[in-house]
Amino acid sequence: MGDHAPGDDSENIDWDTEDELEIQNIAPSSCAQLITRDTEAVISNGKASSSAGPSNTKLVEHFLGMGFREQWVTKAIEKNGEGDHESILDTLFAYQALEDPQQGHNSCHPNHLNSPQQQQCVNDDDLSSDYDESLLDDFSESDSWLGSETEDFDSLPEHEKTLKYLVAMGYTEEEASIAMERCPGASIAVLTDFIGAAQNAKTEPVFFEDEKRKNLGENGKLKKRKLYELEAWKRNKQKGPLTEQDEVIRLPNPMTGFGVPSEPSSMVTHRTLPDDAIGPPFFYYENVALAPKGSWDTISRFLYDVEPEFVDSKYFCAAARKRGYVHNLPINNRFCILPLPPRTISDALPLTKRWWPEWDKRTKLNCLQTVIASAKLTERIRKDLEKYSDYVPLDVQKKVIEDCRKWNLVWVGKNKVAPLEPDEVEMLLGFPRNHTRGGGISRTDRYKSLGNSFQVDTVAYHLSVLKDIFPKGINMLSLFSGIGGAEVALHRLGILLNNIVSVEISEANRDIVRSWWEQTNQKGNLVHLPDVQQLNGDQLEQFISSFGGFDLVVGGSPCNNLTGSNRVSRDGLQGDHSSLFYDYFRILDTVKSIMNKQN
DNA sequence: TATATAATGAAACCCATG
DNA sequence: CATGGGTTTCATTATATA
Repeated sequence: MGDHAPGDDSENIDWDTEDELEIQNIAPSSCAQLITRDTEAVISNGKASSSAGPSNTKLVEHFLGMGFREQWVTKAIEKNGEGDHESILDTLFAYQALEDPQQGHNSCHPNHLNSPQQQQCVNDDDLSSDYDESLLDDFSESDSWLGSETEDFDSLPEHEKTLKYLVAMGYTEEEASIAMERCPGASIAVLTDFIGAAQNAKTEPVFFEDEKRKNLGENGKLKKRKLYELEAWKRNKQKGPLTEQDEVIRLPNPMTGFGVPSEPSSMVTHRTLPDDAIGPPFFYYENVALAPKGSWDTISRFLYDVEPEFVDSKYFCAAARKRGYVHNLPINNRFCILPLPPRTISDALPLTKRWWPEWDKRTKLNCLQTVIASAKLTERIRKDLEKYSDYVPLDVQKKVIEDCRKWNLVWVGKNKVAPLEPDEVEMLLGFPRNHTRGGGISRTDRYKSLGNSFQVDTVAYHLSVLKDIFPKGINMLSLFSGIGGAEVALHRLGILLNNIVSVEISEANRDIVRSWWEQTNQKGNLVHLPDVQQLNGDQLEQFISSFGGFDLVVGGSPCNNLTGSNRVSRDGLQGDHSSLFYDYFRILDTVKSIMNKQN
């Protein structure tokens, strides 16, 4: 949920450059190879056992040699176990880019991209064997070059800094210069990927195609084509020697998570959480279920290896909404908020019944999105249908149904279909009528805010177990609050909201929540902050000491770069917006450690 | 400037079939 | 087991309009 709107400043992004870099991001990357080669190919194994011993020092030094601070290294190893180098590196990159934003300033790339890109490249398990070994040696033997030289380093001009950085990482000056020339303004992560890809290009024809395209002048489609070819190539390659790459999270079918009230059959009442995952605080993370492959593996790995619960909200209301939830809540004795919402289109929108043709078999709406169909489309459909008085030919039926499903159209008159009204979307998502209305928000922005929100009944069902645990109310940290789905859910469960820290970038959304807060006569405190990236440990410590800790940390981080609806930048977790997931992790992890210290 | 409008596919999944 | 058809998807961007 949340109007994840670093997007608000994304107009400034140079998409041409970005496109340029897409290919390198996907390409077999240097860091993945470094790690795997150096540790005898510990790939995608989240459960490596940790054993104390001489290897520990070596391991620490290995990561110190990569320029990470010692405290991070120690913590990351502690968190992930010695054996799981991949996860350690994941954690380190997260710490590096998020706890120390300076790192990101080596480039004019959006700085929070640094960690995710590198993280992702570790995820890429394609490891071609013909990698330059010498690079490895240079890398692991290099001293902690960020240590004593830091001051000189900082005073250098930007591109010099980057160059030095790369050389310190073990690349030749020539490699670094070429990469910087080809990828102006790119982050270190991108540049290292580029060099890695260039080295692999000796055996990789697609890369030369890319060169050719650049000279010919290009259009985006061709670029994309190449990107997909490259991915296909990677997939094929993966199938070869690496067969045990099956640790991919699969979506359940039916998508009922640990159980939904309407389908009592598949109800699970018990699970075992990893020790690290157990609260306090409770946490609840949400995102789209149908994310690019590997996204949920990464999310789960960061969130203490908790298995995601995938639930389709069609079991709670009249619209589908396939989402994954990672949380450490109890899962027994859940209950629904009342009254139960209508669960079919005809119950939710009774006025449509009269016009609903019998050949439209839909009983549920598809996912409510952020944009609606054009008037032109509905008008075209009306004209198509008016040609026939009684019987509509099958092919016309098929075409109309296809559009209706794609755009969530409902029947509002003879031969007339229309998109849902904002207040109908509010109702379907479980918000009070007019929740997003007024306060100067435009109609288009209402659709956007609603489309980005939780389905309240679904979330409330999961959070319902908190009612008995916190009879006196709770303190909640709500990240990416959006229009306040979590707040509304808790309130409707009858759980008192004592202290709520709500972080939301969009002022319009903050106004909506503030207004709801006043209208529902809340007695607790509501603190609003704009930006999760600005929320640091000191502030968290203050909040925690002022009201004794958070009981619950909720957040649905941006899905823009994960959802299939995005034709332009479905870049996965390393995307401009979706990488804010790592801030959710960072903040949750900080809260956890502060609260553990107190006990 | 702010808001509304319309055009813009492909990844990843399901499932039946050979 | 592969494969091909069918279905769904918290959106972005350029342009028009007020």
